[in-house]
Amino acid sequence: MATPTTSPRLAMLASFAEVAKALASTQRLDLLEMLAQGERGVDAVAQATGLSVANASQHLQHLRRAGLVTSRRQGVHVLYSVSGDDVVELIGALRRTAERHVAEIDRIVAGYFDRRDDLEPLSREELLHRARDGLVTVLDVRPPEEFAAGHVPGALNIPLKDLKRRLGELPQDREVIAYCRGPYCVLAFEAVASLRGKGFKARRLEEGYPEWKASGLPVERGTTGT
Amino acid sequence: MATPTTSPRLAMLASFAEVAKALASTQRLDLLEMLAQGERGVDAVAQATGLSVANASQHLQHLRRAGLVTSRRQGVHVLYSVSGDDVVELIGALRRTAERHVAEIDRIVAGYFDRRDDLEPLSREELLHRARDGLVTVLDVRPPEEFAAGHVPGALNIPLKDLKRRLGELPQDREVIAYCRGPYCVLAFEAVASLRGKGFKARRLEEGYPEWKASGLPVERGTTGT
DNA sequence: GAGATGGTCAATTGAATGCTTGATTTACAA
DNA sequence: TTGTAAATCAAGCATTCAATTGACCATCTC
Repeated sequence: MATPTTSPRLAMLASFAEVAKALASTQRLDLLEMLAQGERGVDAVAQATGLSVANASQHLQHLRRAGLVTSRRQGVHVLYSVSGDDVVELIGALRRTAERHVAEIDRIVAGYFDRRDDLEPLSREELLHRARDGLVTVLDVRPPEEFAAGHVPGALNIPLKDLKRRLGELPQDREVIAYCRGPYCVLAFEAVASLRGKGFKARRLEEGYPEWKASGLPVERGTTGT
Repeated sequence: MATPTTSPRLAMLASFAEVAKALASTQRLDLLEMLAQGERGVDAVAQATGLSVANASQHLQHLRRAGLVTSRRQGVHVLYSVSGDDVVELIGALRRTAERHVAEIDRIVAGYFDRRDDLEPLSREELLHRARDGLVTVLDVRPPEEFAAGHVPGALNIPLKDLKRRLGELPQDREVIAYCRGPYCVLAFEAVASLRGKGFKARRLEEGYPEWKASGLPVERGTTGT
């Protein structure tokens, strides 16, 4: 008597569950994070994730049915991309809850990322201030294609694998702030470690490019610097 | 070569997927929304949702394994509750993304909630200001047990089914702001409709009690007013 | 057109889920 | 102790889901 369990409410919940189902797969989360870097073709994401093309295609369609990605045809390619900043935010909320409550994650982080001796990473707001005052060099260590698809304004692009070779491009008197694909992308971790080994003052940006973009901060495109 | 697909990263994504899986069920979302109102026993939620006790128990354990709820034993009862405000935020993010991208939802909302001729609902911040200035009466139309478990400070509790009978308790010169369990809870919708029919000036709070609490605003407990 | 490339579709397999039923554990009360 | 209510566990069945395979479209180039 006290609870008028309405059917339309359950219908709404069912719709929410559909979206959650789309997120409930390691592979699809992998695809989503990749698409959060920028628009990609099926073949490209299949190769990058190690999935078969057919399998990747089906996962992408699953994501599209849930409204998390959109696709457009360009010639012979079908390009997928995340359907909005809210999707990146949703994944962020998922990540934060998982971090807070899943013990397994602490184990992985402690064992691999070894954050303990990492200086506090910089937040987006802090980076904005310091970059505006010319106090830091912003370094994007992702591959050039991803850099070209969008990056933090004024960032210098040196992919991690070229870093040792191109150290000369970095001014030595300013702190270097490195970022890559997201909070668990190892590229920036390794870049910071490598730079410190060479005597640079270096820190990580707390999160990656997708989060920067999703939070509404300005981005720059093109200017492939390799 | 360009993509060092690290195994620990996939392990993290697998953990995220586990959390998403826990959300990927209409029944579990229903349970979660109920627990977001306050602590409950297995039997209580089973009855309220129409699930069998064994089934509810298993769903609750699934949620607990994912870290979304916690449980404690009190005598012969096992009480479950959501494990943190971030869980409510996660569900909110899920809801917003679904609203924005799933066509099905527009259909349900348009057909049932009939929001079109609903005055703009009030946001939490607006309500805070107006309540502070004594401009509005805050009305909680949930059942007294849920009210007792926590409510907006200063709110008056009149369950929807008693509303007609107890209209006299509401001052007629001030606008009434009604809220209930969440953005898609019908109780507040119906209360507002009913109140307007009786000549009151009435509006809905945009969201419900769990969102109020999760956003860090003050809450009041006890004071069961029936 | 013919051929080639990029994606999708459809059918199949094995694994994982959801719900039911009945047995079992736990805490309390007589 | 014995009994009882609350919750969990375990087994079983039907459904759904993920990945593979091979066939099938769509678009561009020649």
